[in-house]
Amino acid sequence: MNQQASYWIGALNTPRSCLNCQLGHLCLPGQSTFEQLARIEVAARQQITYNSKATIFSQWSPFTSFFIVKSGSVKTVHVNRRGDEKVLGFYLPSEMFGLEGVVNGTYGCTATAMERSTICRLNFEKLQELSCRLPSMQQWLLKSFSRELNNVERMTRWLSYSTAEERVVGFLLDISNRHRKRHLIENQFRLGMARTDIANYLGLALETVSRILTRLQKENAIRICGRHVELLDIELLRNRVSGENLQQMAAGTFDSASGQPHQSFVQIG
Amino acid sequence: MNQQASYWIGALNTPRSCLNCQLGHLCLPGQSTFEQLARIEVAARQQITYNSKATIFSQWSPFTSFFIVKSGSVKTVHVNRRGDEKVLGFYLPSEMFGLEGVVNGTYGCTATAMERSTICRLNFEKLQELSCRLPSMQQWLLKSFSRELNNVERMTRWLSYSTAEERVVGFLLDISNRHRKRHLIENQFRLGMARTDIANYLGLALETVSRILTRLQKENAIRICGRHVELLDIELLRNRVSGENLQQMAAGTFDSASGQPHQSFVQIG
DNA sequence: TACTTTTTCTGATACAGATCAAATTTCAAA
DNA sequence: TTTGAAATTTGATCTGTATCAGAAAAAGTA
Repeated sequence: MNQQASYWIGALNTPRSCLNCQLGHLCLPGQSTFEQLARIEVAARQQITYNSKATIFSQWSPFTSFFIVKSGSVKTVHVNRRGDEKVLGFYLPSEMFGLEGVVNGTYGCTATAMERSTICRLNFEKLQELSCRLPSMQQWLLKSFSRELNNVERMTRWLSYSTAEERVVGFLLDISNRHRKRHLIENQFRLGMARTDIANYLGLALETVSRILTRLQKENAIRICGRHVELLDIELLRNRVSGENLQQMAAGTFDSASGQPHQSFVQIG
Repeated sequence: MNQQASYWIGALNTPRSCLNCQLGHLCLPGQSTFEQLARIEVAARQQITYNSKATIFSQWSPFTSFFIVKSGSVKTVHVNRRGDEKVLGFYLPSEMFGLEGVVNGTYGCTATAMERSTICRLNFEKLQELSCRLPSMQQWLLKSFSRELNNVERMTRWLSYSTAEERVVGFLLDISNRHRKRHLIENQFRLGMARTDIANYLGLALETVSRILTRLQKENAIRICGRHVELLDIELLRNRVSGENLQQMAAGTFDSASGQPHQSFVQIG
């Protein structure tokens, strides 16, 4: 092992480093070499823990960084002139948020922790500097934007075709898929958000969401107890939402850019 | 003038070059130097004229480039599994489309010319190579993505709050603003698209769109004759859509990244 | 010019989902 | 444990917009 490589290993040898993160290759670029990853981490990354309901960034405040959820969960909310609040997305571990801030130099929404959460903060300017030297980094950045664009467009289409039931079922399946991506149990999970937030996010009245959930329970498609959800008949649920590619519906969805595993770790270590 | 600069001027001295484009600084990065602009143009740009209803790119086909409208107009349409078509956006001169293709390497929608249109095609790979050497170029690319992200998110919010009338009025005001940005008459224009497309885009039935347009005419807010529209009382219209920042509602909206004028032309020439 | 075909408009009706109202459950704080 | 506020459920009613149906106008086409 050469001298430089050992330097970077030293820098990464901490319990909170990306190398030791359980999320593995789910967030940073798939084919990064050991050194690239270390550079990103040392130069641009910061890890912060927020209490439930704490604000991570506020709408209109200056954009400096974007964020990836390490543990916990986050919601983003936009407030318009009239004062109406609109929930834009829910973010689970490995998912990225805050990208919309780049253009105007200010965040386009407010991000709040829905429970005690640890968040990785990535300084945009430094990352941009780095990416001039690391083409795969640049590619990753651009892809992240494009992915987010696709997610939001999918959400837009979704909101414009679908019925209330399709939206609620789609929402549940989406959350389920995002759990599976992290190798967690996919048919049993806790919703971090209130019915109001779900309703707002889906563009429905909260009473409608509640009614649909109880109806699904009566049909033995799900079991719901407060915020704890169990999907009893995923096939039945899937059949209710035919049309869109629901495997990855929501704005928050984020999967590895390249799809390639983090093999370089094995090769170097 | 040094030798290199004169080389680039030679390369740009054609009637179709960016230098002689009436759109001026509305599309490419604001602070580009003469040389940067020339490099982009020579390496990555191509200009193509399409007949009405011609396909510019198709959903699922391999992503190679993104596009900017030079003259005419374009619509993008997404088709889902069920076969439902959804109009994603309308694009006017200076506006950019096709960005969503980067992630998957395939276009996420089909783009069609709504009339005989001239389109600039920008090769993404070459642009990306260039941007490693030109930081302002990279910045511009990232900003373009982020802007598009904001536009689509705005559209999503828009579709989820607003009533049918707000959507139609918002749509008219948006088109009007996009005309003003290009220093064209803002209260009188021709819609390039059919009522069906407007309705689909706004998530409404075409009958609803038609009814609202005739109602607005009876109230003397607009005059509408086929596809020719005249906005008679912009103030009245604006008051109907309070809430969102309607100055830039639609997905197609695209304005200059930096806001700074193209001064470098003056300095060199 | 007449003759399709497509687009747009208008009216009548139906219904999904919003809104209003109130009961019930959950949860945190005293 | 009590108490109060917030979240959730359930019921009754209302309404905006979709849908169905057909007429009128516009745009192609022969």
